[in-house]
Amino acid sequence: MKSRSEKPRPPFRFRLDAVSGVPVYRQVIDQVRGALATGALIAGDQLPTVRQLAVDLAINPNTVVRAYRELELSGLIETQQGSGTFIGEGRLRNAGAERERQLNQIVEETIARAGAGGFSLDELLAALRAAKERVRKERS
Amino acid sequence: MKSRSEKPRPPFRFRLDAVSGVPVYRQVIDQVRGALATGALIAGDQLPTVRQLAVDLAINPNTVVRAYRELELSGLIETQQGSGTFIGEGRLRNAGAERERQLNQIVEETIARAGAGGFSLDELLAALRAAKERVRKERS
Amino acid sequence: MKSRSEKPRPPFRFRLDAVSGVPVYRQVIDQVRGALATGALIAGDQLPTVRQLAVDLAINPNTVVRAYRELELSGLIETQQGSGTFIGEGRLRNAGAERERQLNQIVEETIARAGAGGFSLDELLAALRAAKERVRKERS
Amino acid sequence: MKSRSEKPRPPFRFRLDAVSGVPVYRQVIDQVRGALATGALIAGDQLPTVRQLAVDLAINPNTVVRAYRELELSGLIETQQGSGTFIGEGRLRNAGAERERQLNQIVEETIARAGAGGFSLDELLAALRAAKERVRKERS
DNA sequence: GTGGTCTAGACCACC
DNA sequence: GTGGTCTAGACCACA
Repeated sequence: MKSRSEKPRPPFRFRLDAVSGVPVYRQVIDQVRGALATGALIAGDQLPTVRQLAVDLAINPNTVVRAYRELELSGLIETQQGSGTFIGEGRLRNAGAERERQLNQIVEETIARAGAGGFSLDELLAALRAAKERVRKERS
Repeated sequence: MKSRSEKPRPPFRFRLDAVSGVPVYRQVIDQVRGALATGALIAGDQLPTVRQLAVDLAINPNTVVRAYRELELSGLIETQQGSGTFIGEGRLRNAGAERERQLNQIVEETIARAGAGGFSLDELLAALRAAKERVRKERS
Repeated sequence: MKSRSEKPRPPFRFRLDAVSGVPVYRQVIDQVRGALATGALIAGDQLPTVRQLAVDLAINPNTVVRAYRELELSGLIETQQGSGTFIGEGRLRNAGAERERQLNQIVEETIARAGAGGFSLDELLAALRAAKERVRKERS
Repeated sequence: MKSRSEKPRPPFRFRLDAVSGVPVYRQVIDQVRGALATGALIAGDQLPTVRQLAVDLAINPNTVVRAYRELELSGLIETQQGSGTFIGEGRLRNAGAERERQLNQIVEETIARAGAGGFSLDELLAALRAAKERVRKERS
């Protein structure tokens, strides 16, 4: 069995998306799930404390508590009284499907925003490609 | 004046994602906006009637009313009491510079969202291309 | 940051005109807008809670919600989940020329409305002055 | 008793106010009442036919029918089968109060529009005075 | 038939 | 406690 403090990892960074319309506690949950899917978080990693995350995201601690509780109920994380909250020993089902759903949601909402602004899908694609090109150059 | 039924177009299909956590009325709004971006809906098209869409999506008519109203307030659609709801004719387009700035902001925020979710720029681009392809097929 | 209760202001009073034929939610919206013009409400002021205003006006809370939401969509107020609804800080003001054009349009349309109702410009001016006087008295 | 065709008067002109939020049939009613209050319409005057008014205002004949019916129910007008609709023999109660209510509504909505646009009551008053001055000069 | 307004009341998200 | 979403259903305005 792997010890929990075997290899300390850099803390996972949360980010809120104000324009998505998705409830805050839901975004926290989704990000933990997403991080599990990508491997950014693995079994044994410690999550930020409730208070710390509340400060970081400028939200109410109760909102964090709620998100953590829901994650714990679904078996993804484990709360160790007095020491913190940790990623559970595994078994994230359907990681791929969940990840795909999240990406799809981003894509659909982006297309919607473009439409509301009078932009076509093609214009959007072109702009995104241009952005990618910019990034590529900056790196070289 | 051009008649609205001059050239009947395939009706636009709405669909709901029950697990996304995004409010239903928001999903309806986003889909209309998205359809404007993809060209699935164009100026003059009639949207489903409030009652019809409510039946199709198995939701309350008031929820549809709310979505339509918000779309009207933002100038994207026009309602004509007693006859129906239509895509607006006169969505004034911004001038070039402002327009470009706006598109750029959408792109930047989308990249940020994707990054926060652990998706690469390439994954994002691929998903957007896939969405475009989907639209192309539906239209043919 | 300035505290919101630093200098308690007299609460803004809403009232309904049952015989006017104007929808209730519209009257609420117009009164908030009017209060902004008269200075009865200023940035940072808290509006009555949804439930309180519903009780005061003897209407359904949902009707208040609808009015507040429309005001928020137009950028005049800001809602903070769990704490209340406030007059927005950042109502960006238009530049001089555009601003003047806008005011002129309001004036022209008002004169036209008054004329259609058989009111002279002098009657209109007198009524507006009376409204201003009323505001002045309420404030003292 | 005054004969109805004794002295033919110029037809009364109706106008619709699209921005007021007041139902169309209600505006028709209000304008007849207002015209009675100002003397623009007097007992015996003929109103436009249902069809004519519907065409003039670009509204549905049923809407006119409804307005006329309501006016008839309140005893202000009389329908003469085959010859037209006429102002009744009088007794408009409370003409002054009704007229005042109408003017007040215009004033309140104008102040509201100004507030929504970020204008103060004083700015509005100044603009209206300027408009009056302009009119005065044009006439001299 | 269409959309518009309002009520009553449930349940959720957040402070 | 705050606001947010959704439902069910009544009644009105309009074509």
